[in-house]
Amino acid sequence: FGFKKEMMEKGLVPDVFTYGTLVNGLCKGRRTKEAKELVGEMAQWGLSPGVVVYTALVDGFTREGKMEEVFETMREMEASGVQPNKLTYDNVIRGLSKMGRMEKACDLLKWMIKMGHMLDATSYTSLIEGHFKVGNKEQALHWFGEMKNNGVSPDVYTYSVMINGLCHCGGFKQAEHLLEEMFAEGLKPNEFVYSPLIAGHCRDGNVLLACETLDNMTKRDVFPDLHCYNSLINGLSKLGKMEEATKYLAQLQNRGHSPNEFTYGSLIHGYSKAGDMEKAELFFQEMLSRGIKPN
RNA sequence: CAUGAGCAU
Repeated sequence: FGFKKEMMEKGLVPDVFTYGTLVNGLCKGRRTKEAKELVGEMAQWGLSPGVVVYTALVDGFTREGKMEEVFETMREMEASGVQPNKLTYDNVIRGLSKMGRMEKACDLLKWMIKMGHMLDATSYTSLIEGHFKVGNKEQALHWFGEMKNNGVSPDVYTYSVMINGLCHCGGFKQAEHLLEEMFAEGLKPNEFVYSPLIAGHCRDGNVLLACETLDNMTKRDVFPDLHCYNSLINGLSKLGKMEEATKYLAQLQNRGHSPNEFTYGSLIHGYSKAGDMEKAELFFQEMLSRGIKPN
């Protein structure tokens, strides 16, 4: 934004791309209020926002869950004769799904198909995630099947959402099955796929399987990131297996990660629950000394 | 110049 000022001082005129970049930056930083004002300002330069700028704005509002603003933006687009495209609608689907308005989200997706939009995994994945969010495993599975029927191949994002969703409703068996399916499809599972499995097995009380999962990913050349370790340490802490938990704490540090507030939160709760307040206090102090804020 | 995924209380 300093550059924008500088540009104007040098008499350079911002173009649609300048605004596009700025609007996008603001939207990513949860500053849609300012983004909207910026869009309003474009007219002063004789510029009118196109699909890209509007879509960035829609994206920003969906991130913040402001569906009313989304619809208002859509109306504004229509009023100024700008045609929304697939990306715009994808964002609306994601917004509706995030808000749990699944009937609307499904209707929109069906409508997109009818209108001949080429849907991809992104469109379906948002919808599937929404169904899991409202606890509707059946619909999630239904749309997972539907995307395949329509010739759209699930990608790593889709599988991570499916596996995460299934692990949250006790579908560990199906989750493991999908992991196999990924290999069969030639997809390489990443941290986003393994982490929910680890967390899920822990929640299930099956820490052994969780540890095995972490070891397996290492064997498959996927390096467990902090999320994976946190999931495991959290599971172990809840079961009071603090020796194991600290073992993985050491491993994570050996592999170049630094514990964060989640890691410490799990350890502190684990030790407190086990009645070892000294250790809990020790980790709390360590956390503070590393400049991590308690929450 | 613009879209999707995982961690504690």
